Parts: sequence; structure tokens; C-alpha cells
Amino acid sequence: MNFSKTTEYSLRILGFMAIEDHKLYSAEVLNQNLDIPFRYLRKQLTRLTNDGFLISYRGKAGGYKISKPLNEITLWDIVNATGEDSLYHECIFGFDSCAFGNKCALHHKWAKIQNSINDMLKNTTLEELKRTKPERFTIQHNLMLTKNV
Amino acid sequence: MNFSKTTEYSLRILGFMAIEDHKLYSAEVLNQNLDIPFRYLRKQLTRLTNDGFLISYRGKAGGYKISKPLNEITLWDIVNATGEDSLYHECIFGFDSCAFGNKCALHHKWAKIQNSINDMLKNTTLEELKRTKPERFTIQHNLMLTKNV
DNA sequence: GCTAAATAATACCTGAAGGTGTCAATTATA
DNA sequence: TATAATTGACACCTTCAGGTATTATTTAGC
Repeated sequence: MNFSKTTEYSLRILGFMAIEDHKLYSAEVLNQNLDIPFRYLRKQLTRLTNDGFLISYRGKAGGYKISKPLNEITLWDIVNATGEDSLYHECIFGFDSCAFGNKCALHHKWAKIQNSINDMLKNTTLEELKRTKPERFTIQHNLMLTKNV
Repeated sequence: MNFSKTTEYSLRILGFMAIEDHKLYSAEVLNQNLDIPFRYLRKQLTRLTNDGFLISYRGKAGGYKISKPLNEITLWDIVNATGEDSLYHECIFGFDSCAFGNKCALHHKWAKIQNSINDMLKNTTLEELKRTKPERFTIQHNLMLTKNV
């Protein structure tokens, strides 16, 4: 009952980069801050670039930066891009057909929770994350050796 | 962002058996009703028995039945028994240490959702499921060939 | 007691998520 | 232009949840 590692990593990466969203971050710097295996981080950075969240700059002094205004990127966008199983209409019993119409009491309770998760993801942008920096990120933020473009 | 198959199956099995909780259900009958691969269902039934949710009767005309009053079995008990990752104190970024104290806005939103899930699971017993039979279960319930002990 | 029908135990198989290794392509700067 | 530092591409490895196969054990009923 968690997001996949890949989803968590995506949130970490973009959540971290949002703190100073105009900086260019190298994979090396991100690796020093985010506790994600280097090779896998690299793979995910390429994916996030292909998915349009990041712009990459190759060559010496290259790196990544966030591609659009922070208030245009919701957590929902990020979560969905990882191929995370949809949170819509999931039955707690795992039945495909249990999601529509009037079902058990459990179904209503579960739908309510699902909706609260979906709403939260859809209504939270990276902008909000920037305003309220996660403590974990800020602790290590001093260590960063970032560069301006 | 779902429960594991194993958790879903456990909920299905016990949710179904709760509808007529004094009946003895064979693995065969459960298989006909629950859309769970037979061998895997068998394995899970043995596990649920070892975990104390079911009592098994071996030999001809054997089967399984629920071991205690329905109001003593919460969904929380079932979910936890499958080894489902704890829903307590999970950080949406997947950091172990991000779960305590005052963190980002996201942390508070996430904790609120986690709590609502935990509360729901802890406050819902099989008794409630019995009272409000899932449609999917009742549809097929006529097909059952159950036996009394 | 024999047989059939049920569960128990144990080992194995499989696909996909997560993770790694290697080399190619790009680019700033000396 | 040579070099070093960066990302891109692509193939491979590993682990484990989910699923399968086989044989042993138990018991009702003839």
C-alpha cells in the first residue's frame, strides 16, 4: 500500500529540484542528496526528460532543470507518468467490475479514501512544495554544489 | 498504489466467507466464487489458517470456516497479516526518517490520508461486511454448493 | 479396512520492477 | 583541437511476489 519505488524516486527528484527550480542539477549532485542508486537515478532522469518534466543539457557542465513553471506540475502528473496503477475506481477486493454503482459499505468507504488521495495529488503542485521545503531536503541542501546555467 | 494481490485475495476470501460465517467452505467452492488461481488460493487458505483467521478440517467433506466472531476481525488484522507494508508513518518520498515531527506541507496532507486509511481499516470488521453484502459476492452466491458442518 | 475427497508441506517456475555495466554522443574549457 | 565531464542508449543482472506442481496426510462413508 505504497507508491512504487520509481514513483517515490520521481517525487523525490522533482520535489528536490523544485526548491531551487532555476538551477541546473547534475545527476552526480542529485545522487549526493537523494539516496537513489546512481545508475537508476540516471535512468529515471532520462525518463523524466522524455516525459517532459525536465530539460537536459549534455556535455561538460551539463545537467537537468525543471522544464516548466512549478505551478503547472501536479503530483498527479508525476505519479501518472511513472505508470503507477490508476487510483480511480479501484475495488478494495481487486475486482474490476466492483467499481461502478452501489456496492458494499466497504466500497463507499474505500471510494472516499481513493478520492481524497486523487484530490490531494491533483491539487498539489511543485510550487507548494517549494514554499514549504521538506526538512529532509533542507538539511542536506547546504552540501549541494549546484551551478547556474 | 494498491494493496498487494495477496492482501486483496485475503480480503476477498474472508469477506466472502463472512456472508455465511458458520458454513464450511472447501477450497473448490471458494475457487468457483472468488476468481483466485486454485493453487494459490490453497496456499493462502493454509496461511490464513496458520494465522488464526480460519479453522481447517482435513479429510473428506473437509474445508474451512472462520475461527472467531466476525466483530473480532478487522480489516486491519487481515491486511497486516499479509505482511503488507505498514501504513503508519510512511513518507510519500519514501524516506524512512521523514515520518516524525514537523515536515513539508505534503507530509501533513499525506499523514492525514494515511490516518484515514488506517482508521477505516481498524474500525471496519467482517461483521459490517456481512450486513452489507458486496454485490459481486451476492450475484454469484447462488452458485455455491456449501455444506454445513 | 478401502477409497475418495479434502487439506498440508515443500519445492519449483516466471515475469516484472528495480538495479547495474558499458560504451556512445555531446559540449565547455584549457 | 584535445580532454574531461556530462547525458543517452541499450543490454544485462537480481530479487521476489505471484503462481504452479507434486507428493504426503487426514478423514467420512461405503
